[in-house]
Amino acid sequence: MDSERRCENCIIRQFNSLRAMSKEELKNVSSKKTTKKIKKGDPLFEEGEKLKGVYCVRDGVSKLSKLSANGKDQIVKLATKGEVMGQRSVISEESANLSAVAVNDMEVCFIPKEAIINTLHKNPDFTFEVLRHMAHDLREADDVIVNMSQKTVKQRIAEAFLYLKNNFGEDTEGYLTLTLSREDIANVVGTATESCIRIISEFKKKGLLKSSGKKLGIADEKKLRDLAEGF
Amino acid sequence: MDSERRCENCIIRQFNSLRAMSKEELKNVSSKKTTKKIKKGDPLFEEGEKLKGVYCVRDGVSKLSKLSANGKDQIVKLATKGEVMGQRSVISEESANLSAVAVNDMEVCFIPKEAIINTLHKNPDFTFEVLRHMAHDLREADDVIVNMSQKTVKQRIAEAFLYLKNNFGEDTEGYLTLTLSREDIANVVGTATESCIRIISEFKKKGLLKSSGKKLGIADEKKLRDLAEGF
DNA sequence: AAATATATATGATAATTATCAGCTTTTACC
DNA sequence: GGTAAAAGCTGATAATTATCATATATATTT
Repeated sequence: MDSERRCENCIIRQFNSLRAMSKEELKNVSSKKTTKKIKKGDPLFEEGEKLKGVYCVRDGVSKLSKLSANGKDQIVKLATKGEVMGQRSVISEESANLSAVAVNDMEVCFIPKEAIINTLHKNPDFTFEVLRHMAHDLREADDVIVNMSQKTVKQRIAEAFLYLKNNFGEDTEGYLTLTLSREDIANVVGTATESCIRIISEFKKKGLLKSSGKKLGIADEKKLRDLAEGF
Repeated sequence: MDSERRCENCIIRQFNSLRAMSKEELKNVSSKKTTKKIKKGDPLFEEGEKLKGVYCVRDGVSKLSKLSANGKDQIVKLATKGEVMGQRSVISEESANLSAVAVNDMEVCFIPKEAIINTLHKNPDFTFEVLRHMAHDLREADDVIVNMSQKTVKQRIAEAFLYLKNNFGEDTEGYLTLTLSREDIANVVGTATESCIRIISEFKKKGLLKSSGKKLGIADEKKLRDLAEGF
């Protein structure tokens, strides 16, 4: 096993709660974890499933979504490099509330729940670190609730693009690194795919967004931000 | 100091994470806490404020809301007996993301953050218990996001009434124990007050809701549930 | 390279929801 | 108990958004 494959030496760990684990604990996690490659479009886990562990993202992006009664998927979160998925279900010992599907090719580490739960009961630093991350997620979720219920679809789409830029970056020509389908954007924003397409076209005409092939980019960040804020 | 005023003997504690504290820790909390009475309509804390501790609700209900850019309040959560408010801000050492206002007369215990943070770093059982609660809150928040973005205003209002019944109960005649103003209901659901009033009137005409004076009650739970689920 | 599927696009229309205005009832306060 | 203020209500209208239909472009498969 090459050294990069051992949790102790994994750089990604620095960005999540695993950095609060002791050397011993990490060695234990490392000995139990398995690395998986997930193809674009394939699921990591499904809503309702009992998770046997958590997934730590090494590379790629996953969408966490929930199927609503009207048959539409609502994307609640996009998880990227360094993020841990499935923690909540493991902690509360409930079945998963969301489905996780790979948005592009992914590499993830699967860590069996025993290795996590054990440490949660013994290492207060680790538990506190997980708690801090969850507190942050909860704050973000509250903000999303407010946006979803108080902003128009246009504002939410503008915000989504700003979010994509801030969280996944852009290339040298100013195009977003993460390319989502119009349908996925619609599912993040909670609107009909047609409405989403229409508004993106409008934004392009107005010079707020730009496109090249299937890539999309932000053309006028200030205007986009103003629109998102309601000016 | 009478015994009921000591955390060790407080029944309410059984419903929140403080039950995982040791006797010593509880005694410490008890010696540092203060009890406050909050009048209906008065704030406990405001969005943006740095909280010096958490509030444990002994009696009454508080609405946790955030002001959106368009000037409307979005109510994100209603906290009742046994719930602890302000934990998130204290844990992540950020200023409060939400404002807390008393919906009716309240009695709360204020626990300075030192007493909490200290225990969080020393007692893994307590930390884990707080974590479990937060995991639960996060799951609920995700569900709210899905409802907000995928359900119609009618469905969300139907859901709000079912929520009020399940969480705050009803009297012997089937009227809701917690009476919210139409404006507050609108702010929970994320709609205009007029729309909310109109739909409540419609629900009364259709026999889904009933009213007596300013009290509201559920008249046909099954139909209301079907409506909320989209049938 | 043709055939098929999938994603993007656009128009027409219907449904939902917000806004504005005016009105009545209830509540709070001097 | 009277008056002001807040809450509740209703109608008319405008704005937003969804839905359905259809067309075109792009990607995938054979």
